[in-house]
Amino acid sequence: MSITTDCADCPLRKMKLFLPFTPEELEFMRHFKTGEVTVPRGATILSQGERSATLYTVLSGLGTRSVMLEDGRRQVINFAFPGDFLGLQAGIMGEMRHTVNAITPMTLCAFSRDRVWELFQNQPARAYDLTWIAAVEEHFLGETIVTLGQRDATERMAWAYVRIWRRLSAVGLAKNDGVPLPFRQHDLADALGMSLVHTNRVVAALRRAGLATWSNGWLQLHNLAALSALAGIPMEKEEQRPIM
Amino acid sequence: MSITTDCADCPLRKMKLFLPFTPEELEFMRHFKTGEVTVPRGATILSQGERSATLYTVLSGLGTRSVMLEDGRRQVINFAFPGDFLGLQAGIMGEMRHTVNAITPMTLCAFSRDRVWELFQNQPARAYDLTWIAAVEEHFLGETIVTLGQRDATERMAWAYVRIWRRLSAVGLAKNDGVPLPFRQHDLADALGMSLVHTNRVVAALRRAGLATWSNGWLQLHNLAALSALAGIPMEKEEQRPIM
DNA sequence: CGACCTGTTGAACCAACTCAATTTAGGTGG
DNA sequence: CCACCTAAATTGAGTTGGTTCAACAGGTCG
Repeated sequence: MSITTDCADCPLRKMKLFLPFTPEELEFMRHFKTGEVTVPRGATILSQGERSATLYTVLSGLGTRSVMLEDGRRQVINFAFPGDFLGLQAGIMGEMRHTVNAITPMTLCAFSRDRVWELFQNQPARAYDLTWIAAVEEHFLGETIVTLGQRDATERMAWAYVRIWRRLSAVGLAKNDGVPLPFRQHDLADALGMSLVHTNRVVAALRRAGLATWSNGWLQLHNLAALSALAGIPMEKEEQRPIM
Repeated sequence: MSITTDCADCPLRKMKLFLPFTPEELEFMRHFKTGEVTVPRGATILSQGERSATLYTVLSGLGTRSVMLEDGRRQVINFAFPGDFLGLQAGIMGEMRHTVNAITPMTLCAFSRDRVWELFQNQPARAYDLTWIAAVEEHFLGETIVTLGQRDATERMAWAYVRIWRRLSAVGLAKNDGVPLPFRQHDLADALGMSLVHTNRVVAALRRAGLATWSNGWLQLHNLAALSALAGIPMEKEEQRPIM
């Protein structure tokens, strides 16, 4: 908990993906934040069933949110990107319904679950933002359901590429026509409901088609328009959202 | 808008599925509610892309929340049951990302989008509940993703049966070992990401196996334990949630 | 160096899909 | 009250997208 980022200097908050704070909100958040946590690659940040006393906002690093079934099958519900809020379920409903793992080392802003209520009592604008964050999450999960329910393997992969690429670009991680994508093919397979083998073949097919290259933890999209069309993603402008 | 239900007499709120109101909350909601709407079978309640000025809580009737793709494919994201809140996305994010349709005639409590902010300013407990509702929804969408991503057709159908049966039972719609299920097989197919033909075969298989009978708009589960096991649904107690 | 993790490729198989036709159940008009 | 019409449910048959099984290559690390 040594050296922590002062919210005033938060590099994320300044990105245009996120809504700005008012000075009052900034001041409040500086005290609402209880500390900063750094976890290594592979760490479990929140566990299914756990009543975590701490909630987080991702400052840096990437992770997965997943559910394990009894028989060993795993579904990756979503990824955790910088700016994402982790633990709403623990904070509001009591216990987590999925597990959050760090895929890379991650830095997290920590908040106390017990003080969430304080937010609703004293900071209506921040409480509103928390609900907004939940609504945005709900929207993305709905999109994922559409993808798993209606799209074939190639469309799914294109969809995942474009979604990930957009999001990572929006938080400033794009460099020379690419973004870091440190997940294993296995993770994408579990996120898209496909077998590992088939995931590998689709990745290869998109590469051979000249649409996208994903190798050595780096994703390059060579034809964003074609991929977006394939994925059925409209060219909507990137909307702003709140950040905790 | 003629005769509307006074929140004090709301039949839903008294069900043990939902958390009780305090007297103050009750009083507030009586004025927060702007009216009641009845829509016929087939009506569109909220449309994808719409910035609806009205938000709803389902008082009675069943509906679907779905997304249409350009090429005509449709994914049913979720169903709308009595007690569900409709329009959070319009209320918080601006516009709806999916469409809500009435499958049966529905009665809806109406709220004004413009007064949502009032909730956050003056009724922190109710604002908290709204976030809770969003978190619960998020949880269910996550479960759906798990089902679409990992389970085969039979497991999916069993999962849908048990989920629907539990929810409708919890709002008092069960009669003699069954619940009303007025959806078409087509709706279930679009919800589970399966073809209509295959959905039909799975329905028939579950019937022949003596596990569940769904016909004439009525669903009977003959072996809840076996279906739950097949669906991978733990026998967790039905948890309480807030209602708007 | 050996063990392990991740990615890659071939081959056989099957769950679910598409196409197509038929039955059933309501609903309407003469 | 019956003939007709349409929406929904069913069933058969052939096809296929994606799976499973299995083997192997390249890197990394103790």
